[in-house]
Amino acid sequence: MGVKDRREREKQQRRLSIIEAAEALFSELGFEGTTMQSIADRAELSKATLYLYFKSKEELYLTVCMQGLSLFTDRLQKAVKRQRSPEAKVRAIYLAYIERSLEDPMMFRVLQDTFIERIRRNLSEETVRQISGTIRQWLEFGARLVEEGKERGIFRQDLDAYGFSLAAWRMATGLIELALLSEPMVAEPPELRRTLERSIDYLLKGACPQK
Amino acid sequence: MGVKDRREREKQQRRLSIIEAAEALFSELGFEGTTMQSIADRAELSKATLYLYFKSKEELYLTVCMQGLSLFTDRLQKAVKRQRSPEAKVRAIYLAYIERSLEDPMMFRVLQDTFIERIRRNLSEETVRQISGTIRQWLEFGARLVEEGKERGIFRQDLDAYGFSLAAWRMATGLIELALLSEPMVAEPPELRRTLERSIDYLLKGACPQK
Amino acid sequence: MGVKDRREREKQQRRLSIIEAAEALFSELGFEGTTMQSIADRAELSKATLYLYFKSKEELYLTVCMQGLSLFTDRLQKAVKRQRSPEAKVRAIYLAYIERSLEDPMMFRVLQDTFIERIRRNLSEETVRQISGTIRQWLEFGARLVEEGKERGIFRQDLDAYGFSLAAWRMATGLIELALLSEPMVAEPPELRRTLERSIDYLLKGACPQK
Amino acid sequence: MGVKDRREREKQQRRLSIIEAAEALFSELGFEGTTMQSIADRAELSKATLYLYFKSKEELYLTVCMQGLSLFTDRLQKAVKRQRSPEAKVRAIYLAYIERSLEDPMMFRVLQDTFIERIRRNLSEETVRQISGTIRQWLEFGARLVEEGKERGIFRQDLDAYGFSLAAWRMATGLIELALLSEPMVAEPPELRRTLERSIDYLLKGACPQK
DNA sequence: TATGAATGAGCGTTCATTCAT
DNA sequence: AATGAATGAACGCTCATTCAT
Repeated sequence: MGVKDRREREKQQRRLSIIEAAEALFSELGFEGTTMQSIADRAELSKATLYLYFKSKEELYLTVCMQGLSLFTDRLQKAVKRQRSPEAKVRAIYLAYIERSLEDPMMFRVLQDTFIERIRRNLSEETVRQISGTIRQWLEFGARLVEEGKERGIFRQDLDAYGFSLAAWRMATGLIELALLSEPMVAEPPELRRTLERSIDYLLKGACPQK
Repeated sequence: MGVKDRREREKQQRRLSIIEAAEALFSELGFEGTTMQSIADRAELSKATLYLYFKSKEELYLTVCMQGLSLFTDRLQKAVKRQRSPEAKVRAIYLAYIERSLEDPMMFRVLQDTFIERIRRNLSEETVRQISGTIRQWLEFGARLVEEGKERGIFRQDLDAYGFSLAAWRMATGLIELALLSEPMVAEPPELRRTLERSIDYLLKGACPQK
Repeated sequence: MGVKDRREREKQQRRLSIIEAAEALFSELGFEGTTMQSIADRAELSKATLYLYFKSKEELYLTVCMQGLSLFTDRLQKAVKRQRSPEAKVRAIYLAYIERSLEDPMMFRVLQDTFIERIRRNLSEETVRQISGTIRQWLEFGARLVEEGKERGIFRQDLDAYGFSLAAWRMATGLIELALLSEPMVAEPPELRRTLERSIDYLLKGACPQK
Repeated sequence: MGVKDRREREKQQRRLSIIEAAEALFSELGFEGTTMQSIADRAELSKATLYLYFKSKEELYLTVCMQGLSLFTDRLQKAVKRQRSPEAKVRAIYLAYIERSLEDPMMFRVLQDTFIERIRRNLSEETVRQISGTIRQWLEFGARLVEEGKERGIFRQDLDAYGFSLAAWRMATGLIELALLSEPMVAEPPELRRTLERSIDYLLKGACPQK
């Protein structure tokens, strides 16, 4: 039945437009700061309609988080493919993460929330497993690149590959957070941009000259 | 009069117990998530009593933050004094920051919140200014150590001292956040501990061996 | 669609019942003395529902006032139209003001409150401006009548037209206040009625016979 | 015992200083707008002490009101004594009432409150009887002056003496209210001052020239 | 399916009043 | 007699959620 199909498509469309509106608002105002009314307004639907698609504000939030993950994955994969050497790949993936985050701060922020204890508490085990699983995959991918680099003598032999991945990821994330603040707190935007770009070199080359 | 003294002591005690309750709740539920009622309940006082000691929720929050900051400041200062070389000082300050954070996770969490956009939006400019001012002082202190190191040839001449401080701080913070999650998401606690301790070396010595 | 019409009618009805409840309470207890809860109770609605119709207590108050003012305006306009000479017009407007006030004491009281310093302090400038603007228009209308009377030699040439309007208005208001007290304080109701009716002559003809 | 006397005197002094503080605040901020704390602050006493002298905020308010009456009486009596003719006496009493009110707006406002239904509701019968009794005495005194004037042919024979007193009193009161508004609503201060002074002539001489 | 309307529960804050000392 | 400390009850207002249509 074409009618049924159309109905189904419209329903999916509605669902997407709710998610889109929610993402924008959650990332800008946070979970508590966002009201169902504001999401409904932005999606040009009534508040009650939201509850036909998501059984609570909570569930809508989770849906938004999950959707964001795949967008990051896509970008990082592309970035990596263009490079040959492990070092270049690490650098590329690092910078792609930064770029993607600055491009779509909303998604970045919503995802960061999943690392905040009090928000995670509201997520189902399944959800947490899915999110952390995906992130772990990236980190392991990064670790493999480092291992490869170690084998080729590009990276120090005593480097802990996974730990290094973790450190790089957290450093990037932390600096991006600063860069996304609406008003600078401890550093000005241009300074932060420069630091963001150079930060991977702090990690790769170190602060101390070596003999 | 011993009576007055006792009264004064009791008052200070009450004040402290409010701060303690607030710290626990702010760290667990965030600024918006924490209600004055819940703080009062935890401190076994009435909501109105809170207002005898703090003129608003925000002032209480600021008090908690500033108290936390001074605990950090104390610790970092001590750590630095024990060392001679700039490199050792940087390392010491870095590790002291981690140690102190793991010792008092609640305080750490409350302070991190001030870097979350939507929480800052609910704080007065003055509150934000006070907190970020203190943090900036640490960062500048770190930057001065790096400069000193550069002068002595211990650090690379092309290093951006303030940027390096920022990067180190954010890396530590990000890794501590992971370590404080009640359930591991992407790494196990022992692994994280190790990574935390080594992370400063990732920054100081770099990943790539240098010729 | 009849359904929509009915809905709209019901909505207007609800709005009116809120205004009615508010008017009764504001007139009895004043602006500060009246709570949104008490208005809701009287209108048999929940407190939150009030906010679907009026965005704040003040807006509701202003609505009640402005509605009251327009009822007065209507009445005064009608009264004036039936008369020819300025003197008759002044007399008619004066008596119409009294009649309307005695008919709808609640409205009268609500409007008087806007002249009480401490109530005005709780109203926004805009609210005060709107109310006093309307009242000023009446006073100016009264003053124009007096001017006209002066031109025709009906009123004394040295009469300050606006000042005379003010005096008449305040005298009427003050006497109405007495008449509306639930228990007589300084004069019995019949006596007050008589005084109210004659009071305009005290002003027009004066107490002293003139040679 | 001199000690007991002193104690008693101090107690009375305390009581007076509370009344004084209360009067200032009640008249400026109204009953609801004034807090027991603010009265205590102004009287340089603790809040709890207020309750040793007055059993509630209500009772304190009433005490303030009652005290104001005698001050007015004194002034009006003096004003009247200086004049000979009934007309001059009426004029003098009228202007003295205005002067005294403008001099001590606080007392004026507190007394006006007793004519507001919702405040009177809280007064004991005794209190209301006392206040209205005193006012009635003034009005009757005014009425006797008018009668005297009528006998001497100074006032119109058909004048209702008591009604005329009432009208004059309410007109004065109403205009004073306007004059005491912190921001002009319907007339500027100088205009109001002029109107206040002339208003008694509107009543005595009338608006219409007589043949 | 979609929604306008309604509301219970809760927010931060204030204040008259009480009570132990 | 005086008070510092405490609090219950309320305030205006908001919001996630429900329900009749």
